[in-house]
This record gives sequence, C-alpha cells and structure tokens, in this order.
Amino acid sequence: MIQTHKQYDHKSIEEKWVKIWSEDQAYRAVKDGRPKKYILVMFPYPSGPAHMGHVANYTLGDVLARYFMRKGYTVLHPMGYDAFGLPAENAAIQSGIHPATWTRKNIELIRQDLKRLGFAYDWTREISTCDPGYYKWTQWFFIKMFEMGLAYKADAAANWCPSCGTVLANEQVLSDGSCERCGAFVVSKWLNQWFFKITDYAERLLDDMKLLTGWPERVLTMQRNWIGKSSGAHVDFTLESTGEKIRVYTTRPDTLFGVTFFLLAPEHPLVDRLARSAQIKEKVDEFREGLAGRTSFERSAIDTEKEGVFLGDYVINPVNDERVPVYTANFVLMEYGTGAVMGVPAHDQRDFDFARKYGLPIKIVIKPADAELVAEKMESAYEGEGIMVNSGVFNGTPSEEGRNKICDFLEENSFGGRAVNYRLRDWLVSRQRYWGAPIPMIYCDFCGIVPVPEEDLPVILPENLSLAEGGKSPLPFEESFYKTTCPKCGMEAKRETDTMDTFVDSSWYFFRYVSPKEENAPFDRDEVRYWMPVDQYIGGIEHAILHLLYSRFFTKVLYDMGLIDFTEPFTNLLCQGMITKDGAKMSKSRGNVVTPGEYIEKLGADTLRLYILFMGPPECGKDWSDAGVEGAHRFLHRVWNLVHERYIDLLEKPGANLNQNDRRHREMRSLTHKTIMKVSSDIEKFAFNTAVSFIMELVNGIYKYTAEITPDPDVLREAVETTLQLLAPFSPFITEELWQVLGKSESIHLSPWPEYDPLLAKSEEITLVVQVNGKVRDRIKVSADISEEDMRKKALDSEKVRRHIANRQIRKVVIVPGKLVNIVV
RNA sequence: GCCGAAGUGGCGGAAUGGGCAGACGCGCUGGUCUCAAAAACCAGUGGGGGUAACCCCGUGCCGGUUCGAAUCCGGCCUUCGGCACCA
Repeated sequence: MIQTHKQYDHKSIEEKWVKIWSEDQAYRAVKDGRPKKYILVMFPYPSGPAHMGHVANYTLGDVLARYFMRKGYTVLHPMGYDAFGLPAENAAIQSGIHPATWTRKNIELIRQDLKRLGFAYDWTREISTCDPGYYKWTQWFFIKMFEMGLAYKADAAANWCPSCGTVLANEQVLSDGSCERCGAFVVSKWLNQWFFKITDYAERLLDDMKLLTGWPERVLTMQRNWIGKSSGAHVDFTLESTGEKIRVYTTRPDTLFGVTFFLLAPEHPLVDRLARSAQIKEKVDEFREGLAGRTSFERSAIDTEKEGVFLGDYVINPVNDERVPVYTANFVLMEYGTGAVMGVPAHDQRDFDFARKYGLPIKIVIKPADAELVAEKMESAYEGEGIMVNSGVFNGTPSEEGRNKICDFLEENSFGGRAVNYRLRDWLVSRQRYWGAPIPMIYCDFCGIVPVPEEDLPVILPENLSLAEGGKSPLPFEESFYKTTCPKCGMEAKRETDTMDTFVDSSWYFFRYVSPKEENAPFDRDEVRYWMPVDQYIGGIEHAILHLLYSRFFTKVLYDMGLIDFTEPFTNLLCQGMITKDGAKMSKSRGNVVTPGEYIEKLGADTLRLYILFMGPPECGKDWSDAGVEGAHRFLHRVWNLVHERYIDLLEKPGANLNQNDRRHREMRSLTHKTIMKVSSDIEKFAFNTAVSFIMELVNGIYKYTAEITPDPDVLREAVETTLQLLAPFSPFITEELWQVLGKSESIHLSPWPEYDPLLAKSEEITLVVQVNGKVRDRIKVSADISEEDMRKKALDSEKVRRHIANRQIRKVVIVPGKLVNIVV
C-alpha cells in the first residue's frame, strides 16, 4: 500500500490528539506497585491565558513526567490554580467584573492553553485555592496553628502598601522598599495583625538545608541570607535612675569595654518613660514625628544620616561600672535583637558616625596587629580583629578568643550570656482584602479571640458582594458576613474580616493533589505516604525565598502536628530563568509581549515546546527569538518528511544492492544507540537543549545515510522509530501521529523508553589527535581499540607531524589512550 | 559594602575528574530547482595572512601551574542576582 504523501499539518494533528488524550484520561496517576515519581510545577496564578514563562516551566515538567512514565515509574503530575489574589480585585475595580467571575474565566483560558500544549497532567486532580472545598483546609490549618500558639495577633510596625490598601509580609517588600505586587512604596504603620510564628522554626529551616542536596546552591544561599543567623551575646546594662536592667544584643562582646553611649530604638517602650523633662519630651516627640512621615525603606537606608536625642538618663556597663548616656537613635531597629544597642564608636562604623555627630568619646579597646590607633585621628571605625586593650583583666587577649572569654565572664556573673539572633521576622498573614480565604476567627467581648469550630468550616467567602468604596474589601461592611455568635458563650460576636495572604494558600497545595477530593481531612495520609515528598519541583527563581520558605515552614508544622513523617516537601528543585523579549521583561507597557497562543496557532505546540527547551539551559534567562522558533518548526518538518519520504517510500521498494557489511550500516546503528545514551542522560541532567540537539544530529545522520546508500530496512526502522521515541516527550503530538502512521496501535507515550546497547554505542573509528608541543598538527582516523604503542607509531609516522618536529630532539611523548598524542620537542 | 553566579563567533548556546574550542540551531554567503520568488535541498561560514598546501592569533583582562588551560591557581575588570544602618 502506497501512502499518499501528506503535508505536516500541525493544527489538525494537535487538535486530534488533544481530544483523544482528554477522552482517554491518558495520564492519570495510579497508585500501584511501581516506583513513584511526583513531578510538580508551580501552579499558575490565573491572570489570563498562559504566558511564555508558563510554557517554559511546564514543558520542563512535562518532559520529565513523560520520560519517567516511560521508564516504568508511576507518575503524579498534577495541575491547579493559585486563584485568590489582588489582581482579581484590581480587575474588578477597573472593569467592574466580579473577582470570582474574572478568576474563573481566566482559569478556563489557561486550562485551554495547557491542554493545547499537550501537557500530560492528571486532570482528575485539578484544584483551585478559591474553591471552598480547598480553603476549608487552609482555614483548618490556621486554626490548628492558632491552637499550637503558632498563629497570634499582635501590634507591630507593619508594611502598609497604600496602593494595594493592605499590609504585606517582609518577604513581599522588595529591597528598594517597594511592593512586590504593584511597585508602590511601602510605608510603616503600627497595626494589630495576624502573624505566623515562623521565627520559632528559624533554626530548623536553616539546619534542614543540609537535607536539600537537590536544591540549587543559590536558592539555599538566598534563604540562608534571609534567615540571617548571627551569634553573639546578651548583656544587661543597669539603668541609673531606676536600677532596672536593659538588655542589649551584640555580636562583638569583645568590645564591651569600649561602650561610651547607649541607644534605644525610637519605638522602644522605655523611651517615653525616660523622657521625663518637658524639654526632652518635646525633642523626642519632634524626633519621632520626623521619622513617621518616611517610608520604612528610607529610614533604614544606609546613607540616611544618623540622628538621635539624649534622653537625660544613664546606664551602667556591668563589666567596668562605667556610666554612659542613653540616647534614642533613628538607626536602631525595634524589630531586631532587643531594640537596645550598646554604642562602641571605635569598633563599629555606625556608632562612630553617631559619636562624631554628637561629640561622644571614642574609646579604643581592640588594637590591630599592624597599626596604632589614635582616637582623635581615626577617620572610620576599626572593625577588624586584634588584641584587646583598655579591657581590664582581658588586656592582651586576641579578640576572637576574647569573645568567648567575655561570654564566660557574663555568664559567671549573671550579666548576660551567649545569644543567637535571626534576621527573619514572623510572617504577617492578614490582609485587608476581599478575594482571599477568610481568617476563621471570632471576636467575642467576653471570651476574646475564639476560633471557628471545625464543624462550621469553611467560613464561606460570600461571592455575591461587590467591592466597597475605593476598592476596599466589602467584608467589614457586610453584616451578614461579620455578625455571628460566640461559639463558646453564645453571645453576639464579630467575625474577623481580614483574609489570608495568598502565600498561605500555596504553602500546602502540593499535599492536596494526592487526594484532592478528600472531604474529612486536608489529605489522605496513606496517599501522602505513597506520593510525597515531591521528587522534582520546578518553578521560577522569583520564589526562592517567598513560596519556598513558607512551604518548608508549613511542612515542618505539619510534621509537628503528627500528620506527616518527613520535614522537607521538595527533594529536588529546579529554578528556571525568566523568558525575555529583546532583553527586557515582557510587559504590556513595553509592548513586547509574545503569547504562546499565537505560536500554537501558527507553528504548533510541538514547535513551541521544542524551541523553548532548545533555547538554552533551563536555569538561565532566555531571550525570545522569532527566527529561532522557525528553526524548530523546520526541524519538525524534516522529521515528518523523513518518515514519509525516506522511510515509508524506501520500505515500499526494498532491496537493490543491499550490502549488509558496509560500514555505513554499522555507523547508522552506532549513531542510533549513541543518541539514546546521550538523550537519556541529558534528560536526567536537565540538559534539554543538548538532548534536542542530539536528536537533530540523529535526524541529520539518517538523512545522510539514506542519501548515501540504499538503507538496510532493519537499521532504518530502528533509527526512525528511535528518533520518534526520543522526541516524544519534547513534541508529543507529531510523534504520536507519526507513530500511528507507522502502524503502531498503542500510544508512543506508553511505549517503553528505548534501551541502548553499550557495544553498539561505541564508535568503531576514532579520530586520533596528534599535537606537537601542545598544538594540533594532524588528525588521523584509527580503529577505536588502537593500542598505545600503535598510537605512538601512527603519530610519529605522520608526514605533517614530522615536518613540525623537523630535526629537533623528541623529549617526551604524552599519550592519552584512545584520544590524543602530544609530542614534546 | 557583603555574599553568590556568570563573561566563549554576527546571535542563542556546545565542550569543565585539563586533552580536537565553537556541537546543534539561528543568521549570513554561494549553488541546485524555478520564468521569477518562497519553500526545500547541497556547500561554506571565529579573526588575520597566503594562489595553494598551509601558517599565525583566538574563550573578559594580567600573571602562574602544566607536555597541554575556556576548564586549575592568584590578582583585576564587567554584568546579573540576593542581602544591606540586623548591632
């Protein structure tokens, strides 16, 4: 039967298989006896159709999932939507569409794109965080954490985004002081808010990083930085006027004898009590007013001038009974350490600046090895190591050693002792927004804060409300929502009207996938035991701290609750770089947005997937090129034509002058097997770009083979079928179609991954490189199993080499077996 | 300022337990086909020199180790990312 030569029509092929795979529920995760792989990609925020970042991210996951399916694993590869969040409310403000409507419409759009892209998801496990069946359990976790003392309400200086009209967690403020979401500058506001006590887990979050051997080093470094552990000492100073102790934290106890003043954060509760005289009180108020107007970023900027006010009181340094003045100063932070700092101007640059400004004494207590310090002549603080001086019995002690000795001394005399501090702050989780999971708490005038009883969950977010004036949340104005009765005493009470940070929703979603329809628990524990932890997590580097730190924290809390028996959720992590266009982030305002939809339409999902992987290593940023994507399309055409023109046609008219022993048949087989070997190992290394290039080389090789010689049918069949099988995870549609053209009855995606024969994968011939003094002078084709002696002989026999040696004396011959000979003269 | 990553053709990128620099693709040039073009196919393509065989230079810069360095070591420069008044 002669096939009519059909043109490669990506559109009809892809539509056909999307339908078939969908009807077959082809990629359901089945819990069976086989080894499992849980391949997870960070679920999208549904803000519209899929964008290129999604394609890149999800294609990586899809290639791995399909690869492991064919390697005999049972694979969990799910998809869902991070569906609560501010953009939905912004859309409502701008166009009047309800956040729920907007979100569900976008889920529909992105789902359609994901299906068109051919991702092998188990669609029966689809979840959405705005679904009451999901957020019921988000609320349940909140209550459990409240019961464990890990969720608490407190007054604190919070990051307030004026444009979003809500508070933000520290992690959601960028280093320039702007809002991670909208870019507006964040201000500091003193507010009563809900927090998760992530600081209780600081040490474990840090310590368990040693388990994360499958994580990129840069992500671990960023988290380590963020947690910011430091070791030092607590020292209790005595307030002269009242005799009470004020504790400071320092990383340099060795400089304790150099204290010449004492500082309190402006928010420190002691400041008001100390500022007794009217004159001082006035100055302090004025000083605080000056700070209040500024953004928190401005206040903590390194180049902001150091300022302070003397509070009229003194403290006594416990180690030498020296009396030093107490100031409040703008650069002292209430949130870090104890909110009180000892001033050692000789050995701390900030204290030095402050001392110079207010004419405070500078006392040298560390002497550098190679210089003499004179207080009056110093231009900056000496922060390095040295020998302790002016420090009583500690004189002559090296500073590193001194730190320890002072700590011992403090502990022996109950003046303080060793202490550890973290930069990490508690996670502020309440948001004054509508489109989020309601915090399941009730305020009762008699009983205080009472959690919603478990059986009353979920606290349903009413979806029939529209945003209040100025885009504000309608919940505080909606009596039918907030009016309730106290579960304890039955009296009239008021619900919490704040919702949760959406990062809470996404901190446990990977648990929900294992049993998405479970109604009596957040997840089925047997299913978790089988599928978790996630074997491979894939997502953008922008979540290096945020989502990944929160998820690690949640997992540890779940462990402490006794729900799971592991402490880290993601065994291996792959962080992909950003896709840019013309070197810049794609954005509507720049007008440089390219959307997957247009390319799926024009060139096909297979082409798009192939190109986006071929562009470069996954972890690097990639710049989109229209010319490049055409090249990928051209390659798929070549594959299509290979099957139709070179394979089917030639098989139809077999056999003239078949010379089985011709070297070229063996070379073809060798190339086929070599390609299996390289593509397999490259996929496991995430080197998808080179995996694709090896498949391209195989295709080029087959073209050459069929052009040069009448192919052997078995050799050609092996080569062509292997090509399709290796290409299948990358471009699932065209390979499935061609597989069918070849008369296969089962899906190519269910066929076992090809195995290679190591003997065949080895070349018969190698190119021997011959160098003279390290410079390549000749290349000789030799048999692969050549002996070292023959290598030397061949090299020395070479005409070109002889010319370069001329009549100089050969001093040495270096031989690298099977590769290279270097002749040194 | 501190920490981390990276600098390779016109472009995206290959090659690091030291051993052929530039795989694969894009772009470009020439050719075949065509009335012509597109597509497709074939050939070429780091720079310089030479009619040629060939020769010299070349992986951010300067040194070093080595028979041999994109790869290792020391010092610089640049870019990107993170942290940054955290006591």
